[in-house]
Amino acid sequence: MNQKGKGNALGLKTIENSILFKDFDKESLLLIASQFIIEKWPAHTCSSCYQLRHKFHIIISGRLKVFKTDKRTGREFTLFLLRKNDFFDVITLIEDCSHKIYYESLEDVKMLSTPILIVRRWLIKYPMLNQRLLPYLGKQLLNIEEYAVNHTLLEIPARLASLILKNINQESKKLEFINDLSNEEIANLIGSTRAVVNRHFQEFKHEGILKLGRKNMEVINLTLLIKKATNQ
Amino acid sequence: MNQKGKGNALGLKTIENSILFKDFDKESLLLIASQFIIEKWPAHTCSSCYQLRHKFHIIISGRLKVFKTDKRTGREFTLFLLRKNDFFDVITLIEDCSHKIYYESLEDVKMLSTPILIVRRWLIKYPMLNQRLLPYLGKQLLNIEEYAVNHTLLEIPARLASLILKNINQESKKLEFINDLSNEEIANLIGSTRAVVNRHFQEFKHEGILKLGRKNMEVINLTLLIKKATNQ
DNA sequence: ATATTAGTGATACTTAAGTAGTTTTACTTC
DNA sequence: GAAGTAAAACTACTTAAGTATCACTAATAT
Repeated sequence: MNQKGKGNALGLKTIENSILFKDFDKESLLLIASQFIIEKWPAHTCSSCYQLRHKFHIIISGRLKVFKTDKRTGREFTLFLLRKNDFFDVITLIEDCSHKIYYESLEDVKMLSTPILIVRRWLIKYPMLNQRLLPYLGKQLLNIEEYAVNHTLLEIPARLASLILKNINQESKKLEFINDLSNEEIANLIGSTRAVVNRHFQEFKHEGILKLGRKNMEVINLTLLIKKATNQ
Repeated sequence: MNQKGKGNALGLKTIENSILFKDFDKESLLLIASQFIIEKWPAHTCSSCYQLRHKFHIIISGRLKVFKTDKRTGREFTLFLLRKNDFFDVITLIEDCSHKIYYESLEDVKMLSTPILIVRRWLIKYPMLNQRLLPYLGKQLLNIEEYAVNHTLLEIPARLASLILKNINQESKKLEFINDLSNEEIANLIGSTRAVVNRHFQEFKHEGILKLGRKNMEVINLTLLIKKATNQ
């Protein structure tokens, strides 16, 4: 499952492109890259924050779901869908406080990993790193804030529409990244349940907004979708 | 409404106690403090992020509500209740991205303020500041995350109970900080409405969990309250 | 080819939450 | 002490969301 990353070209390339280390001098980059190993999670590998509390990861490819569960009802709630160049867990990195969450790979996920203590040492050695972490954390804060606001002020059709809009590629105007998720996973993303999400998807279909396939969605009428999202 | 803070003892004391500047050398502290002015907001002063986008504030006393509104329904949603030693807006500080929110003082609020450009300059001059901001931002992230999870997985009685539990003083075992809020403000904190909150407060009262007064609450049965919060 | 499974579509039902409106209470101020 | 006001308490109603269940279909495995 793991392999040495020393001198690994893929590892170095990932480090260079990470917003964390971008523009570091070549020497530091090599040094940093040498501390990471490549780790591969097969599809649907699940892991708890507890198991990962001493490690820091940067995703190379594949999607990783960060989620919470309610033991009582069995319901799941996806906080983030991490992708290429995302890293985790930042909260565990900046303080030992417990961030009680789970991780699951949606498909085969390749990532770099290193002991969190090493990254903490880097935070001291390269003060710039703190500066790089801030905007990333800020964006995560805004993300969850948006979720919280939507969940509080909007009903499910609007939340569904917003989620889809957020994942439409600006250039191609095509739905990406979440277009191949099951109703179940979509429900986890907006904090609802499969049946309810499907009910509204059917409505969207009948209104000519979406084209639905098995683990595949397409937006047909963008204008109507925007109306849904803004409750008009 | 404003007054010069140069050499102001209150200002210096606030700066010294702020987690941002704690343990800075005396000289820097004086320099930093001299750049702040004291600003007083009477109770129920309201301000938009747009109006404050060039300023950075540290609260000296009083509570400040940070909230979003839904124009369509008029509903309000409180993201944070800031207090002594909190500062805002951190998001605006770390990048110019738009953080579209409103602020309202719940009572007379005294704060220090300075142009945000000056703080950005400090972030470069004192790299330590970036390091201090990280845990603060991390805590805010965890706060909203908790809100999001609660809103998604718990029903209103459990959310109400959690809110109350979070504001019980560990030593005195007394409810603090939110005990004098109206039902309306409590509703904004858990993302619900006044009538619904009141309905459940009545239940809590009849079950002997709470004692209710006008803008005043007391916890009578902590054990039962914990049961409510955990849905048992 | 058949069996198995995961994902989707659809129906009926339950319930918590939201909404609207009125009444009562407690505090303020004149 | 009376009048006015804002918060809280109560009632009745509506509705969206959740739950349970089953049928159907496409993909995969045997």
